[in-house]
Amino acid sequence: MDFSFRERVYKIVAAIPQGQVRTYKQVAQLAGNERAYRAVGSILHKNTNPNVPCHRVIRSDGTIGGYNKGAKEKVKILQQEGYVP
DNA sequence: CGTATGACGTGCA
DNA sequence: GTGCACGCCATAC
Repeated sequence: MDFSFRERVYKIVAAIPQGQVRTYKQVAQLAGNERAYRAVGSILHKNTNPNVPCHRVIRSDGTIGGYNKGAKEKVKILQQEGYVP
């Protein structure tokens, strides 16, 4: 099995319940390297897998960050899912 | 194999 | 409160 860092990130992100969000740092730590948050962003940026709700991953500051389809779309989806800080 | 990149995080002015 | 610069890791080319 290709349990590379990327595979773990996908699995972790896919495990995020609707209405909840995770920070890049948190995902990186769960993936095995808390300092790999930079890689997590790069991986998710290249990820276009619909099975992975990458829009539920935000920055540690609580800001949205970015999204493949556009950060605005990301915020929109989060609000629709019930994410209201 | 080596270089360049990026959806980050933190610190300092 | 805002903006700039550095450092860090994995991936892609």
